[in-house]
Order: sequence, then structure tokens, then C-alpha cells
Amino acid sequence: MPELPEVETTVRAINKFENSTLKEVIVHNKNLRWKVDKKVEIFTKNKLIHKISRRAKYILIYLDEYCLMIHLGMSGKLRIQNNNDNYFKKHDHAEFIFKDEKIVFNDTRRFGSIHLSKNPNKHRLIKNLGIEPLSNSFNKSYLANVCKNSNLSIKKLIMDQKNVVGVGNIYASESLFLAKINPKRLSKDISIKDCECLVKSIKTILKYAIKKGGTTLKDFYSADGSEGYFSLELNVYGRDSMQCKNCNSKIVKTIIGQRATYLCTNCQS
DNA sequence: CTGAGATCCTGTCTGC
DNA sequence: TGCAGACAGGATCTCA
Repeated sequence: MPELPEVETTVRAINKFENSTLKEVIVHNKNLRWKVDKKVEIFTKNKLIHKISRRAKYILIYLDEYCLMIHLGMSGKLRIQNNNDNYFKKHDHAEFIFKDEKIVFNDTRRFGSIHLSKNPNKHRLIKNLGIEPLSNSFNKSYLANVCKNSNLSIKKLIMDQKNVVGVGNIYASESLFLAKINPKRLSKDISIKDCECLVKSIKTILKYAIKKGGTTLKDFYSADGSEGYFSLELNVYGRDSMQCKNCNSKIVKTIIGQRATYLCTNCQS
């Protein structure tokens, strides 16, 4: 998926619809990660969009009374299309129609979801989420406190959305490489110094990835069709048995919590 | 409470 | 070519 930088890139691409009127939402396939509620079509007709923003990996589209919440799951993406271009793609599950253009929700694996909520911050899927990684509250003392007493590997810990949001499988490996920390290390053994370094690394990586328009590996494109160029900057993710850009050792692939994990065992300890 | 593992779904790639 | 099996950017749920 779309991790935080990809979601942020998508939000920025559809930001131009702020202050536009959403004519209607058409759902073609309700069977996403969660069944799409009928409310999504009923209460969104001819509504002015006040604001489009992001919380964790959720795209939030604020209307008069309700807020549309969109999660892209593993393979979801939004696409801006001219209303005159009357084509469908396979796995186009929903359309958000405006005067001249529409936003199309396409999701091959259907792990994404669409909700309508009067107060998204109190929605069951959002209310228990952790802090934003790019906020000031994500700092070394916060991370040290979360790590304290945790038997989870540090990689699992930073990917757990109740601790800190937005860090997915790619950026977890990349951040740990930058911080020179072995992803298998137990969280409770991570020093305050390492916490400081890891926090900095996560912020650096995420900001830089946003700047590059996210990571396009297989099929992520921004809503305006542009590709993400962070793929070119990856140091370890997907570089199994290739040379470490830092020390020329071979990058190793391993599995942590059923997820592929890449590291340089020489640089990361 | 914590942590491990299965699970939802489709497409693509690898190896026999 | 065909086909089985592994794997893919997420995150919830169940169970021990």
C-alpha cells in the first residue's frame, strides 16, 4: 500500500476539489474490506467539500455534516478522470462525481474501505490510532516510553498503528537502516539514544518520500497519474542480495511478523 | 493485558 | 505453456 507518503501524495493531488460541490457518490462494489454503508451514497449528494485532509492512512473529505473516510488498503488508489472520458478500469469500485471531473476509487485486492462519519476522530477505526510521525509529539521520549517493557521487535512496534501511524513495511525497513538498528531487536532493549536516532530517521524518510511523490513499486500512482520517485531512493527494501549502498555487504531478506524485511547485517546491529 | 498467526482478495512471478 | 505455490505496500480478529 500506500503508506503515509503515498496517502499524503494522493491527498495533495485531490486537494483541488476543496470548495467544489460533490454531485454524487456512486458505489459499484460494496464488498470492500468492510461493506460500504448505503449512507455513503445517500448523504453525499450535492454537498460542498470544505476540507480534504489526512489522518494516519485515512483520506478525510469533509462535507457539510458528514465526512467521507477513505482507506486505500494494500492496492487502493484514487484517479482523477474527466467526465467525458467515459471508460472504466477493472476494479473501479466507486466514483466521486463533480461538475467536470470525477475521482475514481480503484482497488484490486479490496482491502481498502470507504466510510461516512459525522465525527471521524471518534470513528472506531480512527479513535485508537497513535500519534502522527511528523508531529512534535513523536519524539525520543515518546518512543522510549512505548518501547519500554515491549517484547515486540522494534520493526513490529513502529509498524503498529496504535503506537505511531503511517509507517508501513517499506518505510519501516528504510528507517531502521538509516538509524542503523537491526529490525529484529527487542523494543525493550532499544536505548534512548537509538530512539532519538530512529525518530529522526522516520521523519527524514517520510518527509523525503513525500517530496518525491511516494514510492511506486508495482502500481501506485498519484491521483493525477504521476509516478512516485522514492523507489529510486530505496536503500534496502526489495534489494535482497544486492550491495549495501553504505558498506557493499549483501542486503539480507528475512521475515518478521509474516512481512518481508530487508536489512544490512553489517550496518545494522 | 500481550503477542503470534490466520485471514480477507486478486494478480504476478517463479519453479517444476 | 500449464499449473501449483509463494508473495505483495494493511490491519483486524481470534486464540493461547
